[in-house]
Amino acid sequence: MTVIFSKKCEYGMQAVLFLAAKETGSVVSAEKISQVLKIPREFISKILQSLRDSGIICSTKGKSGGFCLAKPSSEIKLIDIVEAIDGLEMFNSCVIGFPECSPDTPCPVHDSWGALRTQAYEMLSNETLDKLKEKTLNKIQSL
Amino acid sequence: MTVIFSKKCEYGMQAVLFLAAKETGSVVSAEKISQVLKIPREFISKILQSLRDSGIICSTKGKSGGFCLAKPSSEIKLIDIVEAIDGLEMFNSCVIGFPECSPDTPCPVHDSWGALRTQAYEMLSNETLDKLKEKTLNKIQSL
DNA sequence: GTTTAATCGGATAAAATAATCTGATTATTG
DNA sequence: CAATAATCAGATTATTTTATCCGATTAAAC
Repeated sequence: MTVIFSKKCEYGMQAVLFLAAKETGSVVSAEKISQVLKIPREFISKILQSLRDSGIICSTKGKSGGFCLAKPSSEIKLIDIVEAIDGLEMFNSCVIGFPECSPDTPCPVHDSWGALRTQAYEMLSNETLDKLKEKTLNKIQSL
Repeated sequence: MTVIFSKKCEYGMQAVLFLAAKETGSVVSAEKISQVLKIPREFISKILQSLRDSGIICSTKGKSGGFCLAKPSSEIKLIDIVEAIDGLEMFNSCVIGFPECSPDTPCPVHDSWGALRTQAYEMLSNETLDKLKEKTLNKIQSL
């Protein structure tokens, strides 16, 4: 199998995009997120807890509690979620698995892959949640 | 964690690149490949067997047996190895894990990611083993 | 023909990732 | 203050991926 991001990371991005598509400051329960995005409830709970620890979202306990963004959606980038969950290692390690792939001892595809990886990083750094709001709403409706 | 290709696929690409860097038709044992590339012996054996089943390499049994390319290195592309081991699914599935991500019901990053993915596919389709021979030899020396 | 060095195939083990369970805590609401 | 609905934390289970073991087979070399 081939994976770009772990399931945790995929789910995390979906959930945060969902929160960003709601009105500012609105609180959503893990149960609701689980239902809308069809993610196992206990699993998304754990992911949301870790994103709270990373300062991307915050949580309130007790009845009518739930999760909401910790900052304006214009200040959260997709790469922040990737970094919080999967880390940025993939943007620095060899795509065909050679050790110490660097300009000094490059793997056979070091340059061509490096260019792509940089583009991917820039794309994820450029995409803030507010820019994606419309598209997120459309996608969620289709689920 | 984040992964592009599975370990199997990474190891498979390394091994086939190694074979392509040898003189045409030279036979290399799994043991030798394991030592040079520092891949667990039994693991790379299995991977080599599956690549033989896919017609990318061939094997000869018995003493002085081993593996060699099944065709000229100019006719083997990196994408062939990816396809044989991990499959091409990643070039067709949603990067943030939404179901049925398509032009009809695109995810929020469908277009921007799609462009990158196409570039990656083209890069892997463009890189034939013969083009990478020099660079492979250099990298192997550094291991 | 016997020894030796290799692949082959099937089963198993170990590690990492994904998912679930359970009981406790917290805060709102009536 | 009691009932309810939520998060929280730690343990456990399930699944997938990675890695290993072992006995059988094959063919070259002596």
